[in-house]
Amino acid sequence: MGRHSCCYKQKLRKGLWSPEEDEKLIHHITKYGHGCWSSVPKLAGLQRCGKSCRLRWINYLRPDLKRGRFSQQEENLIIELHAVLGNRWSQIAAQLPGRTDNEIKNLWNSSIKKKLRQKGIDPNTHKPFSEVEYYEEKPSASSIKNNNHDQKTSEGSSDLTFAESKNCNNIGIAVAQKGNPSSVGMDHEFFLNRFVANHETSTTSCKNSDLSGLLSFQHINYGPNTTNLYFTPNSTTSAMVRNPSPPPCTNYEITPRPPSVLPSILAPSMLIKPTVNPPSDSSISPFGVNKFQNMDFFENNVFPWGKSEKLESHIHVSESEIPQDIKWNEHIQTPFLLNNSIQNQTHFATEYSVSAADWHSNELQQSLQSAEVYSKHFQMLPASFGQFS
DNA sequence: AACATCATCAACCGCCGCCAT
DNA sequence: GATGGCGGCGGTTGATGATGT
Repeated sequence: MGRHSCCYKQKLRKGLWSPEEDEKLIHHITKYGHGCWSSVPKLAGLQRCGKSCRLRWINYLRPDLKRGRFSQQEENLIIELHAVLGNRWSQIAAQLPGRTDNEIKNLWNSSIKKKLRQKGIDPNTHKPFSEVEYYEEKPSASSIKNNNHDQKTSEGSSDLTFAESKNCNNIGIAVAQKGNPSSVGMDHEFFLNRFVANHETSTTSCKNSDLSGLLSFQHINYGPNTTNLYFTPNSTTSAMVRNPSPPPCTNYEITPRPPSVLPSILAPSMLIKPTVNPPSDSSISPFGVNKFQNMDFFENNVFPWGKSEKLESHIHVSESEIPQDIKWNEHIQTPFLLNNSIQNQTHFATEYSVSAADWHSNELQQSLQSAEVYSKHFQMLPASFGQFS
């Protein structure tokens, strides 16, 4: 496969676009549409290649672009999406209307990466640096941590102590391995468990922003080459999502549940329910994502790495709740629906449970996704979310 | 004021997958 | 099946302005 034909063409302008060129391109596209990009420069009277025109339009001239700095809310969403999607900037951009992949990529590389590192979080794995160090030091923990030794960080330092990271090992992690380990899946369990650890008192209130983060990770299924615990919304949650006019709430109780039949090595469970019903927040995102609203991901410790409480709670996902044929595109959008529901002051109570027997059953194993299946369905993600532009 | 360094961002480059031939 | 055109994507570069020394 050779280079793009336009690259061979001579006498084509490169570099920054002049206002005149912009005007020509805008005029042409608004009048005729772009059609075939390779023909645009000729038809528009531009000495540019089609690719350059396309890029200019998509990244700068499109009328639906949102200019200006990213809001904290947008940054938080980018971080969370990056934890799931990695460097799939176009897919991340699809969740941020008016923002381009280029813009998001620039923000990530210039700003967010740095902030994460300053917090001791590896921007590639979304793990605290010390977490990696600990498991390198303690191979016996690797069985729990899914042999995730390949996720080493080459730079940065942690703001966690060894003791704190050691306590991470007490956090139950329900992972049934099938195939290769994945850091991505572990990341989210890590996020989740850390969150739970931080709220693991008999009854703990947390802000809905915290909860949004938690629920998001509970619902997102991810991780090529991973066999994760797939948190599946139960009927209560589904009803909650569909509830058109629930009472408002932004605070929730997190109540650790007894371990039932599950050994403590397995993951935490808890009952989350709203405790108060404050008025709705007026600053609702135009694109329906309210998580971490007005909240600095870095300043407010959404995922409080530094906490070291021993965790004893467990996640419960009943056998009947494990889908036999998981449809990724359906489940992957759940966090966003969920956040929409929170945004709409949806009253909800959600609960997930799994038993050890369930977990080790062949049936459950079969319900877990192979990397191939994951990848296949992952391609459907943008469609599932819907296009914003 | 001059210079160095950093941060930001627009644009380019090269690769890939899809599709038509 | 091979080839080439094309759109799209992610990584990288380079210009420019801001900030620090």
